[in-house]
Amino acid sequence: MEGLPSEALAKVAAYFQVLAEPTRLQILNLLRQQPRNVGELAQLCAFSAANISRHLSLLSQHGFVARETRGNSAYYRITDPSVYDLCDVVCGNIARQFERSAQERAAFVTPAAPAKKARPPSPR
Amino acid sequence: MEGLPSEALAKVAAYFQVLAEPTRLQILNLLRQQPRNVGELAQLCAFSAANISRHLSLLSQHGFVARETRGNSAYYRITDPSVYDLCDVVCGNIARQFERSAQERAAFVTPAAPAKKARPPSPR
DNA sequence: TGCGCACATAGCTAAATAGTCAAGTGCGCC
DNA sequence: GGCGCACTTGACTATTTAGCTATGTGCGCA
Repeated sequence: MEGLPSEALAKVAAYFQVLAEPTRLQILNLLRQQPRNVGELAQLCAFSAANISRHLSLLSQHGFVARETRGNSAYYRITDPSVYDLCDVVCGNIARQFERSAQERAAFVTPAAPAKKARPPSPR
Repeated sequence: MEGLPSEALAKVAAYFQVLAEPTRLQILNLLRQQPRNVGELAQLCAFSAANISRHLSLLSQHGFVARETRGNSAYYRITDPSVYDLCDVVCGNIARQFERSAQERAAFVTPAAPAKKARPPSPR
């Protein structure tokens, strides 16, 4: 993705934007196991069906999920499981960041002494 | 990332949010080649230095870049190149979506006849 | 045909944020 | 010390959007 024109950059950003929402990530997580309808997802997410329907619409527009109407309810399923790989990579990166900041903190609190608790409230 | 608690989901979403901005993606792209200072990046992105500084601050907070002050200017460099892999995966996904929608379109315009142009305005 | 359920959409509010300009801060240099 | 440059941060505006409620719309079923 070296020399992308600005439109392409915008598309990539839009893709990330879809994933930049906890509720949508939760929906994707729930759909991982099996297709579900709107009501189910709404209940599991503890949000209104209208809200979930909007999120599903967005996910569908960007090709993350597909809609299939069954009876008089709408079932959604994952179309591209590679999104989970993406999330896994991100989780790994976040974990690494945690490690790094933990190390930095350790360097502050225990320059050489082991097993010393964090500095108490300093009685002044 | 199967059964993440909602806080973890929020962290993942925040991570994606950082990448959900064309300007920040452009900055990351520019830093791919070499570290650069704020003024340079501002000029290359055609935005104010203040704006770029803000973006860099956010990228830094999330561990994407690191700041190094040299002389009286601030140089930023990539800390975790794996972000480029992430972007490459996304580009691949977007490309696949394009292919798919192209195929769908093709199914509409040429059911069986080859090299036929799109239906003319239908003289009625 | 008409009722009721499930989902989608319209309209609204509140919150987040990308951009701007202006003012503050820190460093090199005279 | 004092000037000037580079960067950061404060204050503001405009835009986007996640959530809500209320209102369509389409289907199964009596």
